[in-house]
Amino acid sequence: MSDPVVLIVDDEPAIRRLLRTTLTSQSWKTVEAGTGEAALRVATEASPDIVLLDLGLPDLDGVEVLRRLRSMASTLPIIILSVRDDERGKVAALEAGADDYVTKPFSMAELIARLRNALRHGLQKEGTAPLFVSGDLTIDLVRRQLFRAGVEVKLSPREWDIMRMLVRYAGRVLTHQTIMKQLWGPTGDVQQLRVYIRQIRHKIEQKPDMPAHIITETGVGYRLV
Amino acid sequence: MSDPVVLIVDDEPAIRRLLRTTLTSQSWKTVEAGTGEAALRVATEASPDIVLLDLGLPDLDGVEVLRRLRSMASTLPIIILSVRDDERGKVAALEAGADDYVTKPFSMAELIARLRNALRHGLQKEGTAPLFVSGDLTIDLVRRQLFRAGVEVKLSPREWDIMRMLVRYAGRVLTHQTIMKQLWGPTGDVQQLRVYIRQIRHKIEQKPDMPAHIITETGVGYRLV
DNA sequence: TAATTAATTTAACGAAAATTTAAAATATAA
DNA sequence: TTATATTTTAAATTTTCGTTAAATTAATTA
Repeated sequence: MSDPVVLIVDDEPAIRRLLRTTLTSQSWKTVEAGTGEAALRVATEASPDIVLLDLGLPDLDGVEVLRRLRSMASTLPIIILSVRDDERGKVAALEAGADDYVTKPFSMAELIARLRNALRHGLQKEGTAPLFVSGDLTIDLVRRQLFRAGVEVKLSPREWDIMRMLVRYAGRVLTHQTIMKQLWGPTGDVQQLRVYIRQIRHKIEQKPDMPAHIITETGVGYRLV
Repeated sequence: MSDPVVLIVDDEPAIRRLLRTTLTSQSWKTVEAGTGEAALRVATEASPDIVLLDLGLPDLDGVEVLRRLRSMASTLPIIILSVRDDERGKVAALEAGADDYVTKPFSMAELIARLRNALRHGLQKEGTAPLFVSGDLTIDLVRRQLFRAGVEVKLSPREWDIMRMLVRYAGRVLTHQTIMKQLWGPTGDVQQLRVYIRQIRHKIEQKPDMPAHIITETGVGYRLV
């Protein structure tokens, strides 16, 4: 396996630098974020192997960041950094799905041990899930979950079937005929597909009447971008 | 690491005072409980680093307290205090997961040594806890125990089988098909599963009609969160 | 072994969710 | 423009779920 990537989320540059130096000396790679928003963005872009998350962030509540990270990538190991005696935060963090909790101040040796531990446990759980990511959309075919801006959106079975086909053909056009034959068999009316496309758009598009993800190719079919 | 917090559980105020004085003089912090119920409550609130537990408590059986503490925090070092020659209690305590056993009367020097030892070992063994924790739910697959708000809830064999599958797939959707094939084999009706899900929900959910843990994925299966 | 208790299965029914259908409104291409 | 394709809407239909209670089976105890 290549070197694990650690996402460091902390608003203090000094702490980020300290962590970066320590971790890179252990032949780990690091990506960093100073705010909760940035953390969510970087997490989707860089797909880190583990996250070090400081609870005291300026913009978003740390626990909220944790929750969204967790829902975006449910097996991603997340270790919380926080000041001692923040019992409320600790409980909330563990409930929201943190894998471990390290109180400041901490020794680097201890932190590295925790990282190794979480990484070992986290990685053996699940192989790398084939995630489809586009803009604020994240689709995990293995877990049968779809997230829009980090928030899970529920799809009915038919809606999922269609979405899955679109993801597998992402970028290419899926003809009506192909979809119909696959999901409805010989019987089945294209009109049914149209109704479902509308429903899906209303769930995943910001402006369902100006779809950015599911594009209509008139006379042919649909395309996912 | 900053000063360790020791939870003292003993129904005799005089003994608590003695221990408190001795331990604080060693720059340890203490929290105290005079009953089993209080011990469980304080343990969750103060999250001590180690527990000194007297087996002869007025309300709950000491071993029962030990068991619950252990299931709540599986790596928490617990040292049992008990009168000499209570061999039965000693065996039961060690089987229930005590880390050490000190008989009264004992010298303070001995106790401190035991504390230091347990603390050192406890901290290095770290995180080998196959516990599923979510909200007020704690599930110990190894011990086959489920706790809701610290109180054990008993499940029938079938209920356990289902719960275990859900825990192992926690976060992911378990399809009806998967569960049925695994637990009922080729014969078996999804309706049976539905009845069991209802029973489990009534045991573990606060509002069984608005389940927070076992989520229905209509047309697909169930998901544990 | 019989009696008792616990666990599991089965069946029925109303409620909720998903799917289909049909028709009107809008957009697109020739 | 005219014809065709698509979107939108709402209602009808079907499927799935949760719930309940009784029937059956298994386990325990006297």
